[in-house]
Amino acid sequence: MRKVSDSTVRRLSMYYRSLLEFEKKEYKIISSKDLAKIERLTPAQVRKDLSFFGTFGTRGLGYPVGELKEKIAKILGLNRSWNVALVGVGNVGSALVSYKEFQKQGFNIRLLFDDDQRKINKNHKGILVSDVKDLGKKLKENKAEMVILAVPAQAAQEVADQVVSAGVKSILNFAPVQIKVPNDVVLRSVNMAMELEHLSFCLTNKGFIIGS
Amino acid sequence: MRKVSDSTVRRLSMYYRSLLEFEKKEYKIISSKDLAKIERLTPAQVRKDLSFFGTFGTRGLGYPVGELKEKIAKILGLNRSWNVALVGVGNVGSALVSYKEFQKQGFNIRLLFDDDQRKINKNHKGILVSDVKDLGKKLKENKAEMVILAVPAQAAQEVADQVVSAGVKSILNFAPVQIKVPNDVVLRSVNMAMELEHLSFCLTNKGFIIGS
DNA sequence: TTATAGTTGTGAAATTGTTCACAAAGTCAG
DNA sequence: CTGACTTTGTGAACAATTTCACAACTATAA
Repeated sequence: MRKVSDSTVRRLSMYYRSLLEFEKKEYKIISSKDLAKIERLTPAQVRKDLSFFGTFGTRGLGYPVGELKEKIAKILGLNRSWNVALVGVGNVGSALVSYKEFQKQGFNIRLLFDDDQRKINKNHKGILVSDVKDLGKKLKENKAEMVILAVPAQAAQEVADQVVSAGVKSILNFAPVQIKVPNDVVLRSVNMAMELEHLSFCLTNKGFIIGS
Repeated sequence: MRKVSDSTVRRLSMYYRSLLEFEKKEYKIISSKDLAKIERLTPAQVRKDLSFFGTFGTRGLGYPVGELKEKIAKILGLNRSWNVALVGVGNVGSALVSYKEFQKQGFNIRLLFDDDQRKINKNHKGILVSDVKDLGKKLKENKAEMVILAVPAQAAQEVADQVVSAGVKSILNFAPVQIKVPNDVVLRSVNMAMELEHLSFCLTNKGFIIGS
């Protein structure tokens, strides 16, 4: 298998979501053209993306909805459940715990951590909040596979280091800082301010930026 | 000015954040090498990104921290405040209202909307929640410039349409669906499940995907 | 003043990602 | 079974982005 670009993986997620919709509507077959239309892509792009992973379609016909959905689920690792821990039960962390999409896709948040004594050892939406002091120990004990960081910027790197020490190989960071992890650890960051800044950039420079 | 890529804008946000840090540490001058190291980029990339917008540095020396920060702020439209409305005061919406980074950068959330009678006309963190029925009217009245969508997936497109009708030209969408807007409206989407899916993809395919 | 070391700004080269175009393979009606 | 039509899978062309490499410029020390 060749190296797959981030964009391809992102689009795979989009296809997966679309396929769930098509399945709900009881479509049996779907063409790259239809799939592309929904996501505002080109049919060629859809076919190219899929072709990285094998041949799933039938020439002259299209792709079988259910089967393709299953194949993509397998590629994305959604045909199983994941043991997720979340550090930082503040506003963002709290929202993520309640985020229904996560459960639906098999991302089970089963461990919560915070450093606030008022939260520790209390239930939060059915899950016990542990002291972040026990982070490493509990991550190992419970075999956490992914950690979501929803801590303040200044704490992010330190917590990340502990997570890495505990042997966890993937981190989703919501703190608005660039954190550093070893090469064998997968890190993705979501920075919501950055997205608003992108909007303000576009509004500010509208009409000014002309196509190359 | 040539067309600027999304990646460049994203990196500009990163530089801005780094420069704030360097300013706090009272650095006066910074080289593309230093800036690159923090963000794990190459110095050439930093220079290329900046060169799209002008020449800010001094050969042999580097970039003046404060001045470059101000220039980037202006490019990103951060040298002013923005009037932001948020639709959907659920878990995610609620977290975003409290998100301190937004205030800091001049993104002021001053209007909240929901369709839940229990929330309407009540205060939420100091802001009155309005009925989403009045969305269009109030967006116009208050000259909202950006709208954050934190509504359920099935409501997202409909709300987006109303936002567009009200003349708002930029939307930040947190609903896990692909929404459609006219060409003159800027749309960015944050899909948190997609980020976890990216992690699960990487874990699932680790070692298997070899560099091209 | 001159040599040395450092750093920017930028065309050109290399790399990566997207779109095109078409052969191959399938459907379906008659 | 044949012929018209549809759609996939993919090498090749094209486009975008990143990296390289170096001239131009600055500071500094002797």
